[in-house]
Amino acid sequence: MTDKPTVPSAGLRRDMEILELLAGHGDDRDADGFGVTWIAQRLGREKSQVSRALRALELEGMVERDPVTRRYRLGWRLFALAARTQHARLVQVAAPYLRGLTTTFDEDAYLCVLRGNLVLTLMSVPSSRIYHRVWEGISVPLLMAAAGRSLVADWDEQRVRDLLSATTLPSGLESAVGGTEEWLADLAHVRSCGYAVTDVELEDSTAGVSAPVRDHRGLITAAISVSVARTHPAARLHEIGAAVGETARQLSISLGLVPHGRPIMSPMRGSP
Amino acid sequence: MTDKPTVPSAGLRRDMEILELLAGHGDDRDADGFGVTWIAQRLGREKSQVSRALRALELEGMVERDPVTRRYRLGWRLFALAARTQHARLVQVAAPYLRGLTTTFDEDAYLCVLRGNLVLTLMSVPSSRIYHRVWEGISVPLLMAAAGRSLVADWDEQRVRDLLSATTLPSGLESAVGGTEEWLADLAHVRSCGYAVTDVELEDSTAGVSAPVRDHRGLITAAISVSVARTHPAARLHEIGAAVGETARQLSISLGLVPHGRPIMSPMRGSP
DNA sequence: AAAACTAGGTGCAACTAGCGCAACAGTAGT
DNA sequence: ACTACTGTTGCGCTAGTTGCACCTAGTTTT
Repeated sequence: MTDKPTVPSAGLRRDMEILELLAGHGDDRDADGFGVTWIAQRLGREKSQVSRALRALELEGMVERDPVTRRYRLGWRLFALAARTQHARLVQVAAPYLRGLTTTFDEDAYLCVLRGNLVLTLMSVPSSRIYHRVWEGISVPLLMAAAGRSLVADWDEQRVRDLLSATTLPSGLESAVGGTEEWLADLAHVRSCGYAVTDVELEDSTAGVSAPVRDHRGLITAAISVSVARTHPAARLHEIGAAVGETARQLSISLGLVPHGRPIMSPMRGSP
Repeated sequence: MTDKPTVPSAGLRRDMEILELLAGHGDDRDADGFGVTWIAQRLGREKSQVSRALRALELEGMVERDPVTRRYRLGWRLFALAARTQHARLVQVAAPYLRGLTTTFDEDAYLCVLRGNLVLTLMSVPSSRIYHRVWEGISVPLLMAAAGRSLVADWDEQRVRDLLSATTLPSGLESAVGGTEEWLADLAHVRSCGYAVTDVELEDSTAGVSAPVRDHRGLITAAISVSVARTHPAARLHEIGAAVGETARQLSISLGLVPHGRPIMSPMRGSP
């Protein structure tokens, strides 16, 4: 009926919706799982369908059910599979670098990658201060992420312009993100100095400093970002920025980048 | 036809087989992905079917395809979902404890959980020595895992006997695992002293030391294990064992265990 | 360069797996 | 007990998946 009759997606889509729902309640903290009925009406599907799907998913270990509350939550298999991802390797290598930054500055450090126009946080190393929100596995719009500027630093100008004009921002954040020219200047700064400073962030009153991580071909595959409390003077931001840039460079070398500072030649990116 | 006509499992099973195949080539290191045809004949399924399934999986982010080699590998979504698992929280909390052990003894430290009769390694902190194999996401039979004895320490005797008699061991490892009585004695040792020492392990010539991690209810939910080079004297094994036991106890407290010596288990634990 | 080979993708009719309804079975609250 | 739940199951019907054959695109052979 739709437009993809030949792709087996019906069952998978349902399963993914369920998994996303089990994972994604975002900021709620009642992680003790969800019942069949709740999921069903949240998804607008039949109870029976959800019940059977969950049973199948449980059989595969994608979800597991609390034996006493009979509620479902995400299962061990996801963990086992994720550990074999290339991202897992990246996290493994990056972990000591991030921890180094955190211990040096006592600020939260993050490792992020770009997925479409969203920034996915792979790993976070919280500072000693407060119990900070868990960011792993969370995606935020590119424009709103501290690591955003670093992740797109190598994009050609037109693509950046397209992104900025195409994205519609949530309420009253337009001014916070800054204009197109400002963005392009920031990207140039990343390419020349190796780090970016972002002034306005998502919700909390912190600035962000980030730097791109490159693979063996020199392509940006990830970014390190550090949130800095706004109470610091601007000079300190750049001090931290330099450190973050250097850390990202060393991480890149660990990932196979030849440590020769060469001009970034634009690798022709085909499809957006 | 079989016995589960009402559970939607056909598509899911196919997808899981694909994912497992993409994840699970075990010890190969060519992690540059796999092609459609290879997967299809490895699975004994139609090319077209696999092609379409992979496209659907890619659309959901469960797999991703290298744009140049056109090979598939596990995708970012798995990482995002796994980060929201309860296991992710466990790893987050346990990480500093494991790192503490590794830096103290310079031996590999692992965090494992029990899944059925398999021991799944959630996290490994390698020692500084050699590049050690990646164990995260790998399951090994309960009897062969260093953490095995700690994970089943609270099982009642009959259940342990059933397990030992039910399991068939691979070639010539029967003697290595040890007899039933020996196992039961080891479990008693875990309950009284808080750690287990395993002499014979999987492949490498290392002994293992492990200790159970308990949740807020006192139930064993995970285990820490440390592999110890056989060159150490036996006394050192117990020295490390005591440290691992203490670390596991502190981790348990971090997870909400009331740090009170419970009645039946270990009364002789001095206060720190 | 054409032929031969391979890997991956597509169109379509047949068929069966899974949907949805409704009835059923547990469990808790009153 | 009744009432109000949540979760599971039986079964006819339909829509989604299957498998074959064919097709496209890239790579090697002659």
